Amino acid sequence: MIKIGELSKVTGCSVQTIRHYEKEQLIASAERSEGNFRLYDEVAVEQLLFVKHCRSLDLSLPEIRQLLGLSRSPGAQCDDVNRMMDRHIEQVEARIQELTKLNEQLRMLRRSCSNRRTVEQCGILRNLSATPVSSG
Amino acid sequence: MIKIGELSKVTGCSVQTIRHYEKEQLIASAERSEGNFRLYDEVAVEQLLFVKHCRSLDLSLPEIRQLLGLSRSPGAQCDDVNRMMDRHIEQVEARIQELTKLNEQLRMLRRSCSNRRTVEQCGILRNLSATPVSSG
DNA sequence: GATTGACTCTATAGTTGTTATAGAGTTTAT
DNA sequence: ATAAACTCTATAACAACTATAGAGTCAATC
Repeated sequence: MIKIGELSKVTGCSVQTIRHYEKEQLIASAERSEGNFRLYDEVAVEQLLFVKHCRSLDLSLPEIRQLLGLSRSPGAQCDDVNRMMDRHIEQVEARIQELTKLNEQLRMLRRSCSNRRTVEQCGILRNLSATPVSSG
Repeated sequence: MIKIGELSKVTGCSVQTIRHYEKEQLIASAERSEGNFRLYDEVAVEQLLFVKHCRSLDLSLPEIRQLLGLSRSPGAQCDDVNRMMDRHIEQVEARIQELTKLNEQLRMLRRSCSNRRTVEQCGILRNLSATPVSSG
């Protein structure tokens, strides 16, 4: 059994984050020592790594909670899991599109000013004052 | 002179957001009517649209404040504006790269499960339990 | 003149996923 | 006994809003 500091080292999650996940029910409530310290075993390490992996894929805490719920009802069809993943993938792709558009606009704006002018002539500031392109 | 509700309609910023921008010093403090209502003129509309345009380019409120400061000191070189834009563009591109990688991982994960299995056999859940790929 | 409805005011809390802090208690080593 | 390193809970901060409560203002109608 290890304490929270060691779990933090092993998993790469900060101590506060681990406590936060416990409060949010993403990992099981830890056993406590006599002195009220949280104690973890190998299973807890695996659970936390699962959550961490999900977070690295930008799944939200409620989404992760849902996945955990599904994985605990083994008879369920995994259509639900797939639906969530599909929705998530859509969101990520939409965000990539947004940012790509944004990037083009930023680069265009940046080209409108070459250095060594005073801001009075600065094309960037002038363009920012103009009415923005339709926000997509 | 128009009141905040009208300014909101004209600019597409919510009333609360306008008040928020005022508190954060992104727009000038509005004049007040006898009854303490904020009053705005054409200049205020332009200022708010400038801020809105910057926000649509994902510039942070502090960044916008900095731009406003620069635009108010007309003798200054616009190198500073350019530096900020360059940094911002870098950030956006880094984020695009991150999300693109993420998207690949999600799609790979998604392929690991075809529908109509029970979650016991679900490739997605199985893969999420495995040690994650190095987090970029 | 009183009331209604639409608007505005301030101040405060909620959102998301952490991170940081304060103030206290516990363990381990010296 | 004491210090260092750890842990505990509870609370606030971050960003950029959004939402709410409770009160005040204004124009129009009865």
